[in-house]
Amino acid sequence: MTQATAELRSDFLRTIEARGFFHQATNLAALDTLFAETTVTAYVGYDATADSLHVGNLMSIMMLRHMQRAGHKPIVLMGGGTTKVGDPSGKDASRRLLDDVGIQANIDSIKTVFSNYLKFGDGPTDAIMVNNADWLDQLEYVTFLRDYGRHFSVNRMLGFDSVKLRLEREQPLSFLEFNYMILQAYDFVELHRRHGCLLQMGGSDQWGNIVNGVELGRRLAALDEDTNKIDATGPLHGLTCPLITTASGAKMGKTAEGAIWLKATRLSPFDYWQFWRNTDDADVGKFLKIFTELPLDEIDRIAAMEGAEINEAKKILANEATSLCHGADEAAKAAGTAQATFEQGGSGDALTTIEIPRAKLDSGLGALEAFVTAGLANSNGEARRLIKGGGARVNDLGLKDEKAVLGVADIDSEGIIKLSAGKKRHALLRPI
RNA sequence: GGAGGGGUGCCUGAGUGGUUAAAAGGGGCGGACUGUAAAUCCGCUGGCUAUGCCUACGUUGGUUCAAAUCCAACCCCCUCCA
Repeated sequence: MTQATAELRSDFLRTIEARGFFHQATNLAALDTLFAETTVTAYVGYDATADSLHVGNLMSIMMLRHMQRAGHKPIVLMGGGTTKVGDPSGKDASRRLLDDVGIQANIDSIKTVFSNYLKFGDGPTDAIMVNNADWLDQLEYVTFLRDYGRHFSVNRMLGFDSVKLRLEREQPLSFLEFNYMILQAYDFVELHRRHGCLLQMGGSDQWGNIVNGVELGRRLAALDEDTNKIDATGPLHGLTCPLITTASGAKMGKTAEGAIWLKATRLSPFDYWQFWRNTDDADVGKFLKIFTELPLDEIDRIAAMEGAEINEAKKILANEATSLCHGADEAAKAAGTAQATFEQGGSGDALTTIEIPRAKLDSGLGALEAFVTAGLANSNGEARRLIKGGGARVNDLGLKDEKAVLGVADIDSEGIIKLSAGKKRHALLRPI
């Protein structure tokens, strides 16, 4: 699928290809011409189930960013309409259904995340954010079936991987879920009508859905040229990026703790920085290309580092990725705290800081409670195990006694108490 | 509709009346080794006001001194037949 692309003309596709974003396209040559000769409007769709996106979405966000920088117009499509139904994909059946207010709050919040990566506005290449609830909520079932349902062949739909895999593995597939690809295809057509959108991008797992949208556009155009602009502006296109996994095979951006969020209220800039700092050696070059905007020749130089030296490359990766997401100031702060914490055994103010009433300390704060309060343990039992296992430290001194009590004497010269769980997890208690 | 199999802790998956907070593996956390990496090795891995108490083996009820284990009904999933 991944064609040789040495002869690409457009800046955007050349960039995408060289940096490892390209997986497959519906018609690469035509798309290249489009990007080389016109201002293209393209979109990527996102869930509205949470108030933030996470690193798993970042690759496509970076694609939109590259596109805008190359002089094209990105559309961020929020799946507000589909969120209301609840996304049935994935194993866990338990999904919370959100109401309009909750969804809108999520969308607003996600827009603040995007505004770190894209410039929104009314200009020709300014990004816009749209919500598919704007048209999906209006749909009338029978009308929709008649006008659009006729263009979908169930025979073909059964052949798409997303469906086929489920059927082969004999996993249940609800009719609702089966309809997702139709709604998604319709989104594409609707975005074309409303915004002249010609391209849908996404992860390779979206290929089938994207192709469906392209096909739907083609069928509609063939059917009625008068009511569709599609014929006049050319066919719709699809472009996917590979699903990125870490060298150890895990899905990118998911840890047991949860997703690596792009919003500071969900994951501190320091922890975000640390996430990148702890990248697997084997992933450093790949990540630099995808998640930073450093020039490729510089990346080649940086990623060529070996042994302990590659830590410097990881710091660059962390700095760049954090700068994009949280700004250069936060990145520098995180880097400073990381250096103070890991290289000098001290602490820094970007560490999680919990304020506690001074009176608590005066009367003595149990070590177990302290670790739970600091968020370093989820329960007293977990804190106890941490201490028993030798992983707990107070002000960098090992804590062996689970019955220990912290008091004012433990406040250091900075006016804080540093708690550590293992070598990487730290938190500060600040009496007030 | 008929016949059979199954629903166990974060996941996979043993267990088929008491010694079972439930084998094993995975995951996670901690330790050792390192480079805040990988790999490897070791320990821990339900909660609590804690020599006890509570919660937990699909749901509800029952048998029993005692149930994840037996019985009944119900819900859900799978296989085969129609």
